[in-house]
Amino acid sequence: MARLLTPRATFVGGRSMADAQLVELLTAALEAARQAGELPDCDVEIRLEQPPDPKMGDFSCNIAMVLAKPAGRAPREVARIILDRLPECSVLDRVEIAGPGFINFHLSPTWLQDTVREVLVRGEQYGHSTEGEGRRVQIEFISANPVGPLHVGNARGGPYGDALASLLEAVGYDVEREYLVNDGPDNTQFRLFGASVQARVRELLGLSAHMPEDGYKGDYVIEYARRLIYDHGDGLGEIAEDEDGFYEFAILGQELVVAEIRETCEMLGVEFDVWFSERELFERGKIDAKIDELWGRGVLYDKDGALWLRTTDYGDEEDRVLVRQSGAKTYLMTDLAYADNKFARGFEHLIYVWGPDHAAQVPSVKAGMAAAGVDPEATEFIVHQIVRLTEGGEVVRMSKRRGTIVTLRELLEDVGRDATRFFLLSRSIDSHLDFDLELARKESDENPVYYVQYAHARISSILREARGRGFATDDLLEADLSLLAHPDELRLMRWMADYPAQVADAAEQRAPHRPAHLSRDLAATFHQFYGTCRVIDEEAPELSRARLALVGATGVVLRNVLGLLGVGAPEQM
RNA sequence: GCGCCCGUAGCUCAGUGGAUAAGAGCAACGGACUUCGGAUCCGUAGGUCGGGGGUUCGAAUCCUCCCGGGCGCGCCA
Repeated sequence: MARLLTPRATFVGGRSMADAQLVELLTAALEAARQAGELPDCDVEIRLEQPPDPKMGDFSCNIAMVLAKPAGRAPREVARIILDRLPECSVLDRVEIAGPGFINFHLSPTWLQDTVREVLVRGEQYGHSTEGEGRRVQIEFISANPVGPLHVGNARGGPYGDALASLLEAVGYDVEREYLVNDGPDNTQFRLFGASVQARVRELLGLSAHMPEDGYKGDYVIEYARRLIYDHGDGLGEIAEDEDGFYEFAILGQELVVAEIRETCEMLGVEFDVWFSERELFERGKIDAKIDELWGRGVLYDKDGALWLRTTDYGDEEDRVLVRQSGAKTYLMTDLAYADNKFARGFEHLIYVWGPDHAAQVPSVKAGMAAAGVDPEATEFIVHQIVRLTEGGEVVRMSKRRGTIVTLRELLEDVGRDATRFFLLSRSIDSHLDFDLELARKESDENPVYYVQYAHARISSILREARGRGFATDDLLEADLSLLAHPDELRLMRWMADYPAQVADAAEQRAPHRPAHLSRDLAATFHQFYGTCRVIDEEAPELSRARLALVGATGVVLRNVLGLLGVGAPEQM
């Protein structure tokens, strides 16, 4: 997978202020040690993390262990060298060497309290960074063939692509979401769909009909046929039953299909910036132009009446056909022309999110792009694994006939947008996903999405209650945050301080399931705080104000993390 | 046959080469409300990280072989 992001050491925006400060201190110490000849001159990534136990400090760095080998010294010895060169800093309470060679930083409590302030000031921008420097990235996802409604099988790519786009936006990229409508004249499946629609239309008109052997025989095609007759009249029966006729019907049907898909995406909360028509590539002559260019590169040859691309020269197992004997172009051909079009629109990096059924074509598309002169680093292919629906531990076979869920729309109508998105996003994209319908329907503590949303509703409720009892909630920044010293308060603040780094990591790893886990974790941390720390207490107004600031900040971060997922943060439930 | 993905607690899954301590949720068991939302919290129990070998100061994580499961392998997309 191409590395889009630079190493974290060079990047400050995604860190809390304390985190960034420590990196500066460490960089200075390393530099000093190098100049003194105590450490070798080599590139290292300074990475700070939270130790497993707060007693070990607020931040921990493994740099001494990383440098042990090149320095030819024991890790703890390296740590000592770095420590001796570490500049003085007011934020540092104490620094110690621990375990095999970790450098642990204990910070003065004010830095955590500053985090609360930072969250309140930055609001929905908290956790965001500028590392992407506005570079233009495009994510193409779902892009199901326009031959029927979106299926549960396509469902995973939607929330994934959308949430990944949000993550990349959060770290400063300029991201566009795109859906490719495969309505090209040479798309065999699309023509087959057209022939199927025509057969249904003719049946309804009482004419002779020829449903193709491997045609689209689902009932929904009959619905399309009915709509088309209603919209266009009996004249549809006069369209010839030949290739041109099939395509004509495909285009007619496609308008209905795409409208339906758009509606489903809207229900899912996915908004595409561009719906790109493959047909336009053909109509604007982009395909033929691409073929000419490839001839010029010397990567094409004719064989068996077809036109082949020498992908084997670029790592593929066998050469691939670009133009079939019939003269029709293959998907690879249009993919290459389409990629040109994307780069011409100014994107520096292209991300393709594909279903598991497309996994096998990744190597040939990569090789094809290399043959066409595309920088391999500029494209990235992410293949997600399948989704199974389960209910009460049993796998639900998706079947129209049995009345079980088939379409994404039905799933959304059953469990709602928030549960659909949260469940689909909560697993690593590399893993198969079992979607437990029964659990997703539950409005109880067993359902993780309600657990997280409940935390937000509770926060809203506390703030409402506080206002009702005469506390102002619009001047939280003026609270005396130094009063926040309870272990559960510190834990909550520490969690929020780490959040920007977590977002940066999730974006770098293309892992929207991490914010899903983070949201659960933040909710739990908050609930725990709530259990031990009474927020509203008229007897202690100053402490109440400080805690209201902490609660408000938690609400901000919870909204932000749910925002990455596209899951709602309700004020009440 | 070849390729990709997975195998971690009863179930569903996190885990980015690091800490005498492999984590969540659900399920099970035992506790906690005169007060801010109990859709909550606290605790107990539950593991040969599929198995063998290797690399490393250090491996659930990297390499390799084997076992088990999923998906894919068209001049369809």
